[in-house]
Amino acid sequence: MVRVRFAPSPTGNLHIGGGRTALFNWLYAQAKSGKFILRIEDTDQERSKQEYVEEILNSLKWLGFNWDEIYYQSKRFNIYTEYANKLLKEGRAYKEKLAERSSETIIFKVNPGKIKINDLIRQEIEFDTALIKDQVLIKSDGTPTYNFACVVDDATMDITHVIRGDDHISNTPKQVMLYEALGLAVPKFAHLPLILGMEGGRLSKRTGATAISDYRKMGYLAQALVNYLLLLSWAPGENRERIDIKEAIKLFDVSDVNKTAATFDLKKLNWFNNQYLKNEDSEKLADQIIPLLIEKNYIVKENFDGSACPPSAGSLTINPERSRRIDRQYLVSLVKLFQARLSTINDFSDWADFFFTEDITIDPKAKEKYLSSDLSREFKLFINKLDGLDKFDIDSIEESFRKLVEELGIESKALIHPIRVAITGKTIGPGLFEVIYYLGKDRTKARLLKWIERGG
RNA sequence: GACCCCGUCGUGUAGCCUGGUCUAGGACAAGAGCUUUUCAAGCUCUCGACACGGGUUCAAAUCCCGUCGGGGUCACCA
Repeated sequence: MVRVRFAPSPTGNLHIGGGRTALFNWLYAQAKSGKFILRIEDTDQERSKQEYVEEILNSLKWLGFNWDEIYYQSKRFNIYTEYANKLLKEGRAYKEKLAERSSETIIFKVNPGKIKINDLIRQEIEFDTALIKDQVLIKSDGTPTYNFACVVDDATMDITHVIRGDDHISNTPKQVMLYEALGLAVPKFAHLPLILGMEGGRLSKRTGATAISDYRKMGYLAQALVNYLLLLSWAPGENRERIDIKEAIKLFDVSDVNKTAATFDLKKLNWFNNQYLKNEDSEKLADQIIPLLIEKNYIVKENFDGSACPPSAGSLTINPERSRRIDRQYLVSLVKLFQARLSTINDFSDWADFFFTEDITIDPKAKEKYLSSDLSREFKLFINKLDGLDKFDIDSIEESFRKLVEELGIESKALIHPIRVAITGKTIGPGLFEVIYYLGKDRTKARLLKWIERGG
């Protein structure tokens, strides 16, 4: 049975590169009906932090990569010592005091020779072990070094395929020597190309966000990020780009992964995000958006009796300024209005802010472009039209508007843009008649009147 | 520096293994246009690559060698 593992070290957040490594491991396990094992490499007591463990676990869950087993290296120190002693007994390792006052370390004796590895992605790679110096197995503080713990763990956890970043290629001969000395079965290796930042070199904070959780916070959909990551170094064929994870599982094989390092391109991620956002179920999207609106203080959730309740519960949302109640369905409708226009979920609260607050800010440039001439007469006439409506629905609003411009003998757009700016503060947004409908007659009128009074 | 990996449009890739169908395909980005009620979306079009040099061959993006370029690793960090 295929058993793969993802082995992050909790000395930082789960970053893009780690996320991709986890993805390919998880995907391979799914493709082969194997097991995906998570191993927390927390041997460095100084730098490892519990908060990072939690952050990594949460990011993995968010991405949808659930693990079958989880291990912590910090709980396995006795196992490493046991294996090190075995090597000591067999004369493959020796003890040495490297620093004056420190305790003894256990060091592996490297024999000169050639080590060949057969990488699933890169085929044969040969190393000359004469170039590798003796390796510390157990540090003076009694904890194992990375390469040693890694070998002992992969062997004892019955890992069949080690799929990791290609920055580990040069660790591989060191590890293979250890497997051989210990008489353990060597797993198959697959070294994934690295993900580079836009300026070449490592993906760094300078070149953009690196943590998976940052992308969650910025309003990216997990599916979109996964799809994008998947296409960095792998292609499903037939020029397909958007691919469902279930389908990817059917088509994926590690040996098909590319050898070339890929550059992370935020623009393409944005495109994927927009694609997924467009097709996402509006109700689900609304559920993701609600907490963001609460955070911005645009809405509050409360119980039926009007008392406040946590964001996850409750049934009604209200606008805190006006105590105006709206229901979830209303919010879903707004989401539908903006869905295809969003690049990230977070965009919603910026683009749709005028639905949640009366205190709209009018963009100065928009004002200059569309509201520099006096349109109070036209605005008043439009208000009259709205008042005269039997039915206040999108079609009727549009119909009355078209009639008005015809009567005035002006072009639709000569009035559409000014009205949009006056009631939304923006030059961009959904169709005007939909905006008016969802804003409601009263609020639309109020905003137009406010503009007229202000001395348009 | 040594060792290792990699090298197709700006980016990500298809093609490479099994040379000819490649005047290199499609995607994102960029530019232009259509639509029009702005933006987004959608549709149409344009720009744009086999790193270079040698071989092998009737024929090379594809096979071989070299050069150059990029990246990675050289810890009692993982």
